[in-house]
Amino acid sequence: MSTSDRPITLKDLAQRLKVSTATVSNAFNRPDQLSRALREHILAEARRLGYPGPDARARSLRTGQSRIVAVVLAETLTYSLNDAVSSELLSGVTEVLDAHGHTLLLLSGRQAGSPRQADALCHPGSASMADGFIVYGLMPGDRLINELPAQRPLVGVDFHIDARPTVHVDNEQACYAIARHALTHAPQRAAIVSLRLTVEPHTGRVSQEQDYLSADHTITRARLDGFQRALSEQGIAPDDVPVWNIDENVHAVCAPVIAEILDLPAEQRPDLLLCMSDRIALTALTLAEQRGIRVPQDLRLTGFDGIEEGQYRAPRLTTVRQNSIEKGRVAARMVLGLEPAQHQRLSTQLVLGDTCP
Amino acid sequence: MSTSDRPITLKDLAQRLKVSTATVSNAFNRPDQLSRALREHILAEARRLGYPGPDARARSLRTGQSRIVAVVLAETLTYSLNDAVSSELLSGVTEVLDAHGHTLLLLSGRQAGSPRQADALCHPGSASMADGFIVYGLMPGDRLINELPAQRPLVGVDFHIDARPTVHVDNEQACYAIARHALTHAPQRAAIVSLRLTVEPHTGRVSQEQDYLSADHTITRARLDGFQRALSEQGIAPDDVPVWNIDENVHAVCAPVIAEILDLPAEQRPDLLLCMSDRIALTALTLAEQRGIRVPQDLRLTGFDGIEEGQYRAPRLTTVRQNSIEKGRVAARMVLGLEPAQHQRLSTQLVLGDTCP
DNA sequence: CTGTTAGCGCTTTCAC
DNA sequence: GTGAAAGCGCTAACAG
Repeated sequence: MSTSDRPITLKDLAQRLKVSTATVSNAFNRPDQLSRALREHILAEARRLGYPGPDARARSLRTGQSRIVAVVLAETLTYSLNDAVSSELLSGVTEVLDAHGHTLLLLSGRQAGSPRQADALCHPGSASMADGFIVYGLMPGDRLINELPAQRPLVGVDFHIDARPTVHVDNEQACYAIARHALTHAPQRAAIVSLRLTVEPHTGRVSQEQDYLSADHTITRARLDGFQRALSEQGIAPDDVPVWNIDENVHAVCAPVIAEILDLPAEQRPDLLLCMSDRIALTALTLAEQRGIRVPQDLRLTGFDGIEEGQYRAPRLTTVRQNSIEKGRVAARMVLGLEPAQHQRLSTQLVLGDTCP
Repeated sequence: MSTSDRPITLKDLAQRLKVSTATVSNAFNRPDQLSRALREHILAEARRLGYPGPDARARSLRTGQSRIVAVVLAETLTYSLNDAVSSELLSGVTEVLDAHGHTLLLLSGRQAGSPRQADALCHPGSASMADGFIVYGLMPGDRLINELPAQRPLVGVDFHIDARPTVHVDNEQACYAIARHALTHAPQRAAIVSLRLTVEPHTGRVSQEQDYLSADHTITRARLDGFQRALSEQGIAPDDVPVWNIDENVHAVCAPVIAEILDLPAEQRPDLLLCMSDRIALTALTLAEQRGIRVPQDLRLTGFDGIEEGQYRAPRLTTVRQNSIEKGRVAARMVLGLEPAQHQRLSTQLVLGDTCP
């Protein structure tokens, strides 16, 4: 019961206990610097008086460490929190942070409702709170990264940044592998359903004139290259394989595009869909079922990501499993300095489900 | 190009520009306190010299505000990030925080792998960073809440806390309503599949002897009460309706329990399953399909939550839609002081899908 | 409109 | 093992 409702400080506590502030501080931070008995006495009194321990704000100013790591997401937080892949990444990050006494701050390069390109942090202020940064899926060359304190560790995930360590999978190779598998049984008409491939936002069929993002920096372009390499190898000219683009990896955006594809006249409708995400493939699967199109007999489907939802339903998705949890773990360990900060490429596995046996 | 790689400070900047620190500070924080020209000059020079703006740690110590709001989750972060309902809540929270220049810090009352009850914050240290707290789904009477700075705003979601505002839905009423709907077509054998209902962790069929959590504090118990009220009203003795309990709302935990139920001899197998979550109901739906049990002809199913995944597949889930995004918004607005901090009860909607028409 | 100054609460040398 | 004192970088009075 303090007479004022001002929060109790370490100094207050020291005065009441007739010890110096250094001793109280040591009681909390450096047990070896004082007698066991005194330490326990101080901790007990602190609890009794309702002192919650050293204030994180003051401590972080003094020590220069906040024990906070920020994950900067290219997408809106709303999207990222509801997307299985981003969620897995965050799970991996938090697992490592938790284990090392750090906590997670979520930042977004993109406000809900603002244009697609993320070119500035929404709230640069609180960013300087963090001890380090994990940047997930940004467009290259963004100002965003420059707004972050340059001295602190930063790890990129799923995109390329110069002069900073990144964590990747080999998207080109993985897509080559799954397309190669799919093409062992030659399709009548293949099609590609891509994720955010064009420079200008665009959802629907892509024409030859549209500019694609460059393969060096974006995973979707690398995936397309993998698909097309496999197609060429099987003697199918990539230009003969139509590409549809989907700008946001959510059911509501996927469904109309998929519907457009499935509702093509029978002689134009693809019998193989190479999809750049499981979300897209699952949407295709659901819509195909609703139309009585049999999978895989009438339509074969491949996904990408290996999310749970695609594996515990029937038919199971044929897809590429990328371990996003592990990506998060690796990125977090690099940021915390627990492993050398260098480019890392994680492996993927081909998952042979029922949608493209 | 500073000669040292020590981060540049506001004071450094002021010295180089031959103005006082106050002026630089004002340039960033109080545009009206200096001439437009001077302000722009300062900002331009700051950018040129690589000064990223006032340090958040120092600023937060000085002002007492970090512009960070913490969400404290009862479950592990891994679970919460992958669960549709928690994700929606977080979406609602971030939407409001973003719009008001705040950021989100994620805390968990529970470490991965530690026992079920959350009784202490995993990292109390960084908690005191936050300006306010949203606590989601904790067990009552927990020490956890007492470890948070008492002076700062705190809002509870989906559970009851004394002397603090909370955001709720009326679980009892909602479950009464959906069960009542389900029972208009009298079942041969109803069963309830519950979520974390027992005091002791337990997954599987619940016997009469096991202790349930109290209805005052936990939503699962309130949901059970709602189901049972409807059953009684239809002349079915609640004790005749078996209850299975599931301790974690994920497919891997649900599946074996559901399999056990569906694999009962035909004359014992329920033809109505009242499930406490959509995750449970969706698992039941998938497993039923795999066994050739027709839904709703052979088995009717109801869920709870109204997650997307249950609505864009066929058959669509019959469920109760609770707007978790809105819960998050309301909680965030209360924490920020944008609306009066008081108990709020949000409405739910009965969603009549195909699994229990 | 601009500059001076006193801390915010804490950690950490450094003497004792 | 313990205490006195110097700031960490910034903001908000206040005086000019």
